[in-house]
Amino acid sequence: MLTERQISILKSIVGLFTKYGQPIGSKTLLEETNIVASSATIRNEMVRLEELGFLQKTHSSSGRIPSKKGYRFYVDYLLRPAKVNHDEVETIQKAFDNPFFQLDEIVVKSAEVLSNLTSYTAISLGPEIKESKLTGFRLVPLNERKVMAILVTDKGHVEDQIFTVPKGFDLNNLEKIVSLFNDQLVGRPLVEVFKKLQDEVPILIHKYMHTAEGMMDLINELFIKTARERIHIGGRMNMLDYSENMDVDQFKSIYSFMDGKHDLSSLLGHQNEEIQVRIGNELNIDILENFSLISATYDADELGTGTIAILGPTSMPYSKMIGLMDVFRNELSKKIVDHYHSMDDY
Amino acid sequence: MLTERQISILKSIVGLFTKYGQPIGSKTLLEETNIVASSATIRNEMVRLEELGFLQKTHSSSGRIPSKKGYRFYVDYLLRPAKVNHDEVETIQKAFDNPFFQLDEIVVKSAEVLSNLTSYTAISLGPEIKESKLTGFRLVPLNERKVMAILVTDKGHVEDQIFTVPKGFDLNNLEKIVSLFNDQLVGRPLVEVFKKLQDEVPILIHKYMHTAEGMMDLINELFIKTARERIHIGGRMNMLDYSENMDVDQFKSIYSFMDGKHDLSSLLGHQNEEIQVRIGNELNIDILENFSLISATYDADELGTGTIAILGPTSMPYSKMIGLMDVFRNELSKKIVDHYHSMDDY
DNA sequence: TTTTAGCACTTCAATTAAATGAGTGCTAAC
DNA sequence: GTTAGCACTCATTTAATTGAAGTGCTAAAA
Repeated sequence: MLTERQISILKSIVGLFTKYGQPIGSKTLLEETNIVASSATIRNEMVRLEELGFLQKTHSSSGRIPSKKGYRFYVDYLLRPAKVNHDEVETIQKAFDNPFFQLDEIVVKSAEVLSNLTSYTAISLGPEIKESKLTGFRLVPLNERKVMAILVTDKGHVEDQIFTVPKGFDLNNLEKIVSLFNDQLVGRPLVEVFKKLQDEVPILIHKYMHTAEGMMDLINELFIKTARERIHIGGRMNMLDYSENMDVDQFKSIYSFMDGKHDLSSLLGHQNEEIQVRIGNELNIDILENFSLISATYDADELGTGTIAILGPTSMPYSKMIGLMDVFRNELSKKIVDHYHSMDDY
Repeated sequence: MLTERQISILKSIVGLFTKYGQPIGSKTLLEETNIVASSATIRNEMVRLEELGFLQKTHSSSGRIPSKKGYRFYVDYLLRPAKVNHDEVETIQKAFDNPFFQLDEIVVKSAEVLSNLTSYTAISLGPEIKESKLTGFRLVPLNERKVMAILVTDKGHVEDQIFTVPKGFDLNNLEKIVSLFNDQLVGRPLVEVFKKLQDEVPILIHKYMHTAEGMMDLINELFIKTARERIHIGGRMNMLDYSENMDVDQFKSIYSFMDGKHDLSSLLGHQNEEIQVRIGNELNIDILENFSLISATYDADELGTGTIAILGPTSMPYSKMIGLMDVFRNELSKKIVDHYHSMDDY
C-alpha cells in the first residue's frame, strides 16, 4: 500500500516526465512540486517506489522515470480526465460541420482531425457491418458493354463495382441474375449471403446460362469489398516527432505494421469500455512496447459502434488525451446520429 | 571537348560512385577499371574534369563524385540502357496478370510493383481524362431515400456518388433532372460540362423544382471527383534506405510534398519523350535537389497516355533503371491495349 | 522512528586531443 | 604527355578530460 506522499511523488514524476521528457531527480521534484520534504527524503521514497516496481532508472545514477506498472497505476487510480479547452472542442465540431455522404468519409476525416489535434498517430475504425442485411441488389447497364453492380445494406451502406460483359451477351440474362439475387439473397444477413455465394448461387447461375463464368468472381469481389473493414490511419509521420531516437528499421516496421490493416483492426475491435488505455507490452506487440494506445468507442446509431484511437509514446499526457478522446467520441456520435435523424426530418 | 580517356574516367566514376556510394579516388579508379595510366595521370585528368564542371569534391582532399552536370552528360551521351534480366521481366508480367476492372487499379498496382522492383519511390499517374466526353448520366434509386448518381465517359471511365433526397421528394423530379442532363450535357466534353454546370444548369434546375437546392452541390462534387487526377505513390518508405543521412524535417517535407498531389502531377504531366531523366535541380524543387526522377510515358490506347516515374538518389544506376522503365512502360501499355481488345473479341 | 545534511561515488554527455588514413596537388624527372 | 614522390589537407575514429546531474549511504537531528 502506498502512502500519500509516495502517491504524490509518483504522480509528480509522471507529470514532470511527460513535461520534460527526461528522468526526474529528487532536486527537480523538490523545486517543481509542493511536496514538503527534503531531497534526501524524496530519494528514500523513490527507492521504495522503485522496489515496488512503479519507478525505474535509465542508468545507475539517473533520475527516475515511471515504469509500465507505474503508468498503469497512474492511469487506473490517479488520473483525472482533463477539461478540454474550448478551442479544441470547437475545432472538433467544425471538422464535422460539412455534410457527408458515405461513412467512409467520416472514418477518414476523424483520423485526420484526431491526429492533427493530438500530434500523435490516429486510427479510425468504422462500425462493423458484417451483421447487416442485404436489402438491395441492382445491375445497371452503363453502355453497350459495361454494367455496374450495386449492393445496398439495411444499414445504408452501398458498394458498387463495374464489369464488362461478353460481346453478344443477352442483357436479359442480367435481369435473370437480379431476380435470382432478389429471391435468394435479398433480406438475408451478409454472413449468410457469403455462404450462399459459395455454394448454391453458382449452381443456379450455371443452370440459367453458360456465358457467365467470370461474372461470379466479380460479384464475389463486390461482396468482399463490402465486408472489408473501414479503417484509416492519420498522422503516421507524427511518430517521427515524439520518438527521436527510434532507428529507421523500427520506424519502418511500425509503418508497415500499420499497413497490415488486419492486425490493426484486431487491436481495436470489440472493446467493452468506452475508453481504454493500453500501455506498452499490454498491447502484445513487440515493436510497440514503447507506445501506448488510447482507444475509444463511439455509438454510430443504427450502424453499430465505431472505434477511434491514438497511438503515442508511453509518456504521453494521459489525462489531457483521455479528456480529448471523450469529447471526440461524443461529437462523432452526435454527428452521425444527427445525420441520420436529419434524413428523417427533411 | 572531352578526350576518350576523360570520358572513360567520368563514366567509371559514375559507375563506381553508384556502386560504393563514396567519393572515388585515383587509386580506386586504377584498381577497379582497365584505364591504362598512372594514378597521377588520372589525378590530372580529374582536375581537368573538375574544371569543366563534370566532377566535384566533397572536401578539399576527398575523391571525386559526379556533379549534376556530370550526370547530365552521362545520361545524355554515355549511358546505354541495361538489358533487363529475365526474372524482372517476369515479375512485371506476372504483376499485371490478373484482370482489372477500373483504371485506378492499374495506377495503384503499377506504383506498388515499380517501387518494389527498384527499391525507390514510384509514382504512377493515370491517363488524363479531362478531354473525354460525357456519354451517360444516370440516377438510380437505391431505397426510399437514397439515390446513386452515375456518370460515364466515352473513354469508359465511371464515377458515382450517393446522396439522400429530402423526405417527400417527388421521384419524378429525378427523371426530369436526368433528361435535363441528357439534353444539355451528354455528348459534350467534360470541360464544357463543367462550364455549363456553373452557369446554365442551376438556372434550369431551379426553374423546374425548388427542393433541389443542395443537390447541385452533390452533382458538382461528382464531376470534380471524375476530373481529379488519378495518382498513386508506392514505396515512400524506401526513401529511408537510400538517404541515410537525411534529417527528419527533410523527410517529412518530402513526404508531405508527395501528399500534395497537385504538385506531383505537374511534375509528371505532359512530357514529350518516352523516357525522361531529370537530375537534381532540374526538377526545380528545392527539397528534391539530391534526387533524380526518371519518368516514362505509356500508351493507354484510347484512354490516352499515362506516366510512371521513379524518384531516387541522384546517384542511382541510371542505365539499369532506364532499361527497366522501358520494359515496364511497354508491358503496361500492352496490358491495357490487350484489355480493351479482349473486350471486343469476346 | 523518521527526517535531513553532507559527502563519496557513478554515469552520461560534451569537449578536446591525438592518431589514422584516404586522397589531393604540385614538382621534377622520365 | 606521363609518372614517381612527397608534403599537405581534411574527415573519421579513438581516447582522455571534464562537468553536471543524480544517487546511496551514513551519521546526526528531530
